[in-house]
Amino acid sequence: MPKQVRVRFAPSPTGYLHVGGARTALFNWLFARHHGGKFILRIEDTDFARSSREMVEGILEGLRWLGLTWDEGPYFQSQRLEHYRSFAGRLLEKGMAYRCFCKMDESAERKNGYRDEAAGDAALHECARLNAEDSGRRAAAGEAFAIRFKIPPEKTFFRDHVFGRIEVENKILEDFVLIRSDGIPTYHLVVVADDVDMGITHVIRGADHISNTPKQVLLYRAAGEPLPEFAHLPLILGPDKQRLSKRHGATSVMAYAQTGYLPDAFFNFLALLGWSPGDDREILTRRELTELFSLKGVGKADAVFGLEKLDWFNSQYLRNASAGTLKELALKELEAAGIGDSGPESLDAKLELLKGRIRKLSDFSTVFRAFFSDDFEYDPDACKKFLKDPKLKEWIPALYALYLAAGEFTLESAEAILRGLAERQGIKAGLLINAVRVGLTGQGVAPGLFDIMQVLGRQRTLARLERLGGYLNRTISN
RNA sequence: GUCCCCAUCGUCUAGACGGCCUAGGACACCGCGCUUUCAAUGCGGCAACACGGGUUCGAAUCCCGUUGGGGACGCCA
Repeated sequence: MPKQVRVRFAPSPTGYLHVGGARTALFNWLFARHHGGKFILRIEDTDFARSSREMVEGILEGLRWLGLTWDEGPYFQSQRLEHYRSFAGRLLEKGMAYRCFCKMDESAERKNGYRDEAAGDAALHECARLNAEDSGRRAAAGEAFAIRFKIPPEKTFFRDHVFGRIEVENKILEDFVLIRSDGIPTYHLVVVADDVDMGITHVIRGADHISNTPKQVLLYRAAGEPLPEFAHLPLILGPDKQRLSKRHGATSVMAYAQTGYLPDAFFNFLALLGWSPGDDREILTRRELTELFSLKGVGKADAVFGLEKLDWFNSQYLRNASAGTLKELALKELEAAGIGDSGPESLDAKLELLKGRIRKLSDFSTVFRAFFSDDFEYDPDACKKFLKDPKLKEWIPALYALYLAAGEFTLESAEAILRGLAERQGIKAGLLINAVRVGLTGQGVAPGLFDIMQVLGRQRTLARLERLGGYLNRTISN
């Protein structure tokens, strides 16, 4: 038990950090923090053609956004090529691997052959039969070769913290390539070589790696190394239960950052996707999550990535955000939307008003745009609902005149004036209130009308009332 | 095709030892209350153990099968 926990997140930089990868990283991070261990970041970039520096940056950016700090790394496999070659070299010497002189396309053909022949001996690669002298001679003569691992007979099994015992017949495993003919090592080799080198104690990764695991177990055995513990995480699916992909919308974590989700909310949401603390709690801080996290709470069934609940988490976090952070976030959002010059003097008051109804940061520049900019549209639905009474054409200018003439413009006076007008006209105040709301905010959904007036100020309120009057004149014919 | 895995409300899930489950919570949805709209909030509602066999006094929980879904079968990771 005294052995320190060491886990790693090992993405390949062939794409951005997607939600599945983020969840894997998150669980590793939680596990490491829970046990006071180390969380190591390793970049699996041995596929030179598809890897790029940009993708590495993108992945780091995503991890940082989520607050998944790493203790070691990032290590780059492209810089550790010698380690892998010597690892493979040792297996070659021990006769546990062999040189394969097949051309690449030849092995592709043979591959197809295997499938038709219902496995069996066909899986025995012919290069495995080459004797050591011939093999050595051809290599010395400069003939290109790959190094394949020789799958031993019998069965292989391993214990998984979430799936239990998994066993396979070795004959379904084919002699896989360790080192490509260009000298670059492949996945299975680099993973185990590095996990051994880096002292990884727990391999926590996606369930799509379950079927790779037996091959890796064999590699550990061949190298005479003890097995790490394994925990495979159920996959994250799209709403149609298919593997999550771009078809389902954003899969990149940073896309969520840009849409206005709070990292804490995203973190909390992701933590509960495939894992449960065992009770009914849902809103949990990182600290609580860290304390509660355990592999035992990880479920086996794949989980659907559902946006509604994410939105709910986000609104919860937004609601509880301190005035300071909310302000900072709002400013950033407004700036990104190109809204910046509309009376930030009352920003605090506006945010206080909006706080409880925001679901995403992007709401600042969309549904609540009118609070920060004079450049906004009337929502068609709101117009249909609240601007249909023809008499509004008279009432709104009348209200405008009253506000213009009034000596003061306070919350109380503004309300008293409006209600007075309604009373004299023998109509319900709500009729005016709702219409004015559309005029001031463009929406049928907003905080209390008189609060809005205060926050907008007399000038803007009057200007918008004027604009509303114009709109009514144009749309209501009599 | 072959191998591996999974299966509780539409979604995320609770459900250690089978009885406390006429299956709990949350999101979403639908009512009602509040209200100046919406949101928030309060209350209430709808809604699931995939199916079929066993084992057992008793199964969502154990076993087998079926169906459905997912994953893996690269000189990708």
